Parts: sequence; C-alpha cells; structure tokens
Amino acid sequence: MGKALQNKIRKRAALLESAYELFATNGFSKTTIREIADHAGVAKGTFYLYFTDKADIRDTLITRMASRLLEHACASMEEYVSSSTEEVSTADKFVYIMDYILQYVSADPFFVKYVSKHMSWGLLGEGQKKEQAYNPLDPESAASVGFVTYIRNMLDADGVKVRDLKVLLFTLLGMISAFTYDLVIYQEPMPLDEFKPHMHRMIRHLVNEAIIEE
Amino acid sequence: MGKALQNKIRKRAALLESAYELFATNGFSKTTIREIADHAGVAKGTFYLYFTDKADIRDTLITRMASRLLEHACASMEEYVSSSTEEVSTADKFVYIMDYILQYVSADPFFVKYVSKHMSWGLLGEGQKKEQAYNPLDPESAASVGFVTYIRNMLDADGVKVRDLKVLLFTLLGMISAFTYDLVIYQEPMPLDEFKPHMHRMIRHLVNEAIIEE
Amino acid sequence: MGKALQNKIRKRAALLESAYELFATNGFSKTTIREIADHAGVAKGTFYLYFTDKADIRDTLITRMASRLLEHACASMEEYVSSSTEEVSTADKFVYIMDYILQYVSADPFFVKYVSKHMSWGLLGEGQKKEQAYNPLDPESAASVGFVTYIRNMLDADGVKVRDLKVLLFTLLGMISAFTYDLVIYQEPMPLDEFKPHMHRMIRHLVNEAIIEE
Amino acid sequence: MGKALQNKIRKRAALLESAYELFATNGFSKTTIREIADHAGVAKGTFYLYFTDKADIRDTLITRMASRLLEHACASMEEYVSSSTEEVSTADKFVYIMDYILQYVSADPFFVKYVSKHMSWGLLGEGQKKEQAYNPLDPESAASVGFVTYIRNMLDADGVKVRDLKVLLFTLLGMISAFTYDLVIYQEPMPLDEFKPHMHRMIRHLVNEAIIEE
DNA sequence: GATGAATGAGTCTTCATTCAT
DNA sequence: CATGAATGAAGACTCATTCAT
Repeated sequence: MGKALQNKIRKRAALLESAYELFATNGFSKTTIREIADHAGVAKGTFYLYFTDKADIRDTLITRMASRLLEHACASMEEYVSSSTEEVSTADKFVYIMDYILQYVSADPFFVKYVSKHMSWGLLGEGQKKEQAYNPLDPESAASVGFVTYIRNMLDADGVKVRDLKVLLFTLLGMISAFTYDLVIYQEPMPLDEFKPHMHRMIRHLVNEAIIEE
Repeated sequence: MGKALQNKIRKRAALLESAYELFATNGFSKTTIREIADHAGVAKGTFYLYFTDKADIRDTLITRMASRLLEHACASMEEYVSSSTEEVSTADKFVYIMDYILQYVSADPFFVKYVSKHMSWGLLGEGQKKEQAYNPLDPESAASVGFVTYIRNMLDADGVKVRDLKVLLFTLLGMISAFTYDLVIYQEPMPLDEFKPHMHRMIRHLVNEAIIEE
Repeated sequence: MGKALQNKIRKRAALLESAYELFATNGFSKTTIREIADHAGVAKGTFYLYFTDKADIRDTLITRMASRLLEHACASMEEYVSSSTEEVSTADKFVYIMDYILQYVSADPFFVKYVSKHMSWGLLGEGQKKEQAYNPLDPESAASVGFVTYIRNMLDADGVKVRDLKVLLFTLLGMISAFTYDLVIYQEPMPLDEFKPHMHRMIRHLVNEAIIEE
Repeated sequence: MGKALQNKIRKRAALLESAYELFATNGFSKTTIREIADHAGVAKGTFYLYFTDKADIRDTLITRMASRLLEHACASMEEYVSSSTEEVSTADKFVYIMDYILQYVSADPFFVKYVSKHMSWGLLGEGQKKEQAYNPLDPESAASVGFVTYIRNMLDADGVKVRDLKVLLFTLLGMISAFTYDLVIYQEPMPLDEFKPHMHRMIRHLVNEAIIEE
C-alpha cells in the first residue's frame, strides 16, 4: 500500500516534470496530452487519473513553480545574510529576493512563458484557494508557510514595520512579473543587466517609503 | 477604385470589431474563425484576405487597443490640466494618466484579458516592429506619434528632466499591467478603490525620484 | 464455505440490482462498468468475476426481469380468478395477463427501455438457450417452469384447446412489446388508457379465434 | 449554384447509403464516422456538414427506409390488385401489404436490425415531427403523402369504414415489428414460412373485426 | 474579390479490460 | 478472492486553412 502510494507520487511527479519541459519548449497549446504521457513514461489514459485536464496540469505546475521559486529566493537570501560580514538592511533583503527571482525566472523558459504572467497575488496569498489545498500526492503541498507569512516574520525579527505589507509585496511581485517578459524575450527597453540597477533603486525607494517605523 | 478600398477598410474594421467582442466574451481559443466571420457579416474565407491567422488578428487588436488607450489617456489628461484652476505637477500628470489607464482597462473585459498582460514595451516602444508598419487599410496606423515621444515632449514643455524616461515608463506601465488582473478579476489583495491611494503614492514617489532637474 | 457462496450470491445480486437502476436511469451505453460496480459496493475488477461483459449483465437482467414479470402476471391472474365471484373465461384470463404486463411494463423505465423491445420468444421459449442454463449463483434460475408450460397447463385445466399455442403467445407478447414503447413514451397514437379497450377487444378476438375445442 | 446543390444532394445520399450498408453489416456502434465517410468517398469532417451526429444519420436512415418501405408495399399492392382477375377484399389488401413488409424486412439486415424495432407510430404518424420536416437536400422528403392518409383514401375508395383506423394500423405494424426479429434472426418459434399462414389468418380477423360498415 | 464547401490532421476524452498486489 | 491502478485502443468531434467556383 505504501509502495503503491509511492508509485502514484512518482507518476504524478513524472507527469508534472514532463509537462513542465514540454510547455517550456513547445508552448501550452502545441503540447498534446499524448506527448506529456509519452514523455513521462505512462499511458495516455493514466494522465487522466492524475489531472482532469490539460489546463489542470498547467495550473498545478504554475502554482508549484511559483511557490518553489519564492522558497528558494528566501532561502538564498537568508544564506546571503548569514554569510555577509556587513549589516544587511531590510531594503537590501528585498532587493536580494527580487533580484534572485528575476534571475531565476529569466533563466527558465517555463517561468518566462507562464509563471511570470501568472505570479499573481492569488498564488501567494494567505487566502485559502483550492489550488493550495493539501494533496496527499503532492509532497510539497504540506510544507510551505506562505510567502507573506515568511516576510511578515522576517520584518518582525528585524523590528521593522511597513505601512501595508500586502500592497508592498503585491507591487514588487507585480513589477517583476511585468519586467520579466519584455526584458528577457525582447531585451526591451534595454538589456537585463542594464536595467537591474534601475530596478534596485526603485525597489529600495518603494521599500523605504513603505517603512513607517524601525 | 476609392469605393472598393473603402469597402475593404470597412470589412477589415468589421472583422476587428467582431473579434474584439468575441475574444472578450469567450476568450481567444474558444473563439472560432467562423464565428468572427459570421459576426462580421463576411464569409469565412474572406477572413484570410485580411489576416493571416487567428493570432494575427489578436495581435493587431491588442496593438490598436493599447495605443488607442494611451492616446485617450493623454488627451484626457490634457483636458484635465487645461480645465484645472491650480497648477498640475508632473507627478500629478503621471498619476492622472495611470489612473485613467487603470480605470479604462478595468472596465473592459478585452483589456483585462488581453491588453493588460501585453501592454509591454514592445507595443509602445520607439522601435520599428512589423505590427506598427503603416497599413493602408488601417486609418489609425497613420496617426500616432507614439506614447514615448508624446511624454518626452510633455516633459520638455514642463522643463523637466528625468533620469531615464524609458525605465520610468516601462516601470509604470508594467505596474499597471501587473495590477489590473488581480485587482479586477479577483479583487485581490484588496478592492480596486482601496488600492488606488497606494498606487498614487507609489507613482508619485517613482516619478519624483526619477526627476533629476526641474 | 456456505458463507462464501452466500456472499457471492449477494454480490451478484447487488451488481444486477445496480445495473438495473443505472440502465433504467441513464441508459445502457451511458452507464459505465465503474458506475455499476461502485453503486453495488464492489471493485471494478470484481464485476468481471461475475459477468463477462456489459452486454452479459444486460441480457441476464432482461431475461430475469421478463420471466419475473410473467410469473407475477400469472400469479396475479390466479389471485384474481380465485377472488372473482363470476366465471372467468379463458379469453378473460389472457386479457388479464396482458393487461397486467402492459401496466407493469409501463410503470418501470427499465422495462420500457429494454424488456419491452426484447420480450421476444427467445427469452421465454421452451428452447435451451445458454441464458437459461442453471446458474448456482442465481436462485431464480432453478425455479421457473416456463411461461409456455404454465399456460399450457392452465388451458388443460380449463379443458380448452387452441390451434397453435406458440403462435398465439408469440403474437400476444409481440403485440405488447410493440405497443408499450409508443404508448408509454410518446402517448401515441393515443393515451394508454384510451387504447386499452381496443387492446382488450383484439386480444379476445385472437384468443377466441384460436380456440378450436372447449 | 444548381450544380453545387446537386453535388450536396449526391454527397448526402452517398453518406446515407454508406451508413446504411455499414450499419447493416457491422452494427451501429461498431461503425465509425471515419468508415462512413471513407466508404462514401468524402472526408471525415464532411460528414458533420450533413449530419450533426452518428445518431442523426441513423435516425434519418430509419425514417427514410421505413417510409420507403411503406410506399413500396402500397405500390406493390396496387399493382397486384390491378393485375388480379378476381376481386380483392380489403382484408386481402392488408394481408398483402403486411406480407410484403415482412418479406422485405426479413430480406434486409438493416431493416431487421433497426427499422423493425423502430417502425413505430411516431415515424408514420400524421403528426408533425421534426424528422419529417422538409429538407431541401432530401428529395424524398417532399413527396410522401403519409401511410395513414394513403390507407384512409384506399378505404374510402373501397367504401369501407373501420372502427378506429389508427388503432388498426398501429396494431398491424406493431405485430410486424414484433414478429420480424425473432422469426428472422432465431427462426423462433418457427420458420418464417410456417408462420405466415397464421399471420394471414390473424390479420384477416383483426381487419374484419375492425370493419364496421361496408 | 468573395465565397463557403471540403478537408483531415489533431484534439480531448472515455472505458472495457487486464493484472500485479 | 478482491482490488483498483494502469492501460491504450478507439472514438467523436473541431476547426484552421485551402481552393474551385
């Protein structure tokens, strides 16, 4: 029984992985269920035991990738802070996280194509969306404290208060989301690296402007 | 001869109008060429005399709608300035324009669904994109000075210099683009009206921060 | 051992009952094996331990229902005869039986949909069809003298001889079979109740015409 | 234009003919749209320009075949009457028609499989069913006086009155419908030829019994 | 230039059946 | 004996696109 469950978990993961690659390479509508199944090493019908739909697997993927990304970004930031010899300000932390996200997203076609356009509040929010319901087949769905909670705790630890955290995070994520596509795909209005300093400056301003008490 | 041309212009316009409504109502992939043609009062084959593709008409539509929107926004802003008794600052003007855009977009399903996610630099830029080439069948393609040029002129007239206009505009438009979807569709993370003051404040900060000389 | 057998009998019965309801409600081809099994409280694979096929369970059901119906009809007729104060003629008995069948069938969607169209001689005949073979899992398959035998005995007891009993029964059952569908589903060419007197008259004529000696 | 119409009529006819043969040979559910189209010499998609559904073409076919059959039966009967040296009674005419139908149906697998079970009142009635609506692509849909009307006229010409024509015809057709399947498929309860004299006798009785005035 | 009938590749989806546990 | 996950063949149906008229 435990073996069967593990098998199911593996198959579900294989399908997600397969879809991830194919969507990234060929795009959503040019990817067929047959391809996803073939590439995952399962039969076509098996797909429908795990997902109701092509859209279903895409949305699952987006949610999973987005939250994975935020976790990585936070973890990496913590590592950076602890390894840094100098003091790291709150604004610096935000800059680091956003920079990490931009870097990560821009390096992965799937993120550029799908996640960047859907990294919306809904996916990260504290609200209880069905997509975030616990799924016994998805090991990751258990973990995840939630990005907003994480940041809130971080600010508390820093003894920093911001005017409206939701607004700030929504705005910062929205900016990343908006920037990614053009910067990566078209390198417009300028190359990514040239844009970064501007972005850093703006983030700092928005964060500092939002801080009301320290 | 002139009559035949006028006829073609009318048909092209009818197809665009038809697609606009259907995409807004049913979405892109759920809209068929047959429906677009039927609703425009032309035969299915005729569609292919004016557009190469379903994607073609969508992109044409997005470009046209986006630039129309920006024109309206600027025009409305000018009107507001001239009717205002008090002095209107540069930041105020930006706030006005962005507010107008947000309002306009949020009121139109087509904008929410398509334009908001594509109101990228590419569509507005000074670069020469094929979509912006002059098309004898599209009366609007003749006009249009371009949004960036317009703003540049405005700033010159105001005697104001900004650090990097492209970055500023890119950021502001990106923010609108990012905000729209969640705020309108999900009313997340808060109702639109509640979010507006925050947005105004942030725009002011970004604009003022960008101004280097007055 | 006896307990295991009882369990199997119960499962088989549950599957039949489940299929009966689902076929009646959703139709044969819209009913899936999974649904039949679920509704019977057994696993899908278990279905195939009892029936070879979806068609198999349908045919088993039809046979069982048809013969059950005929038994009920005969039993009810006997009851009626014994409770009647007046003499009941042979024709009256046939009318009673046919009437009972029509009533019964018209009240049960499964009968209307399936049995009425299949209440053919094959199911009732004295011939040896595989469906009528004795099945240790089917308690009913043991009993059943057969409708034709029953009627033959009845006529003997009444001291009545008919020209060709098989022809008569085949014709009467065929008529019922033909009548049911239109009368019940479409109420065409007239409502059921309006049609009954006509049917009674015709049955009487056919029966009396067939009687050659009394 | 007339040519295009003729082409469409021919294609529709080819599809019907193709479906007719395949349904007769392989059965309804074992016949695929692809096969129907292939065999008709058109593309799969073309099928859907003429029929909405697999069920649609089957029902169209049943209706058409049933009414064609009745027309043939009546025509043949008339021929027989006019070539006969002796007087032909009303009952004889009915016997002839029913005999013809039985013969025809039993010789054609499609009729045995589909029409015999569906030769219901609905298909023949005087009522206005959508299936009987005039279809410009179906030359036959124009003609057809309707079987009931035909018989009514015949009886008038014969100066014969029956108690309830609808009941009589419904019963006779129902009997044929019921008889066909078993007699042809299983040769039960007896070979077709052996059954015929019985059928003739019963038809005569029912007809004569129904005649109330001559 | 305009039409719309024809095309057929391609899509999603269902479900009877098998078989390892 | 029972299970239900896995299978994958098979099917209905769609629709962008072409092209003869």
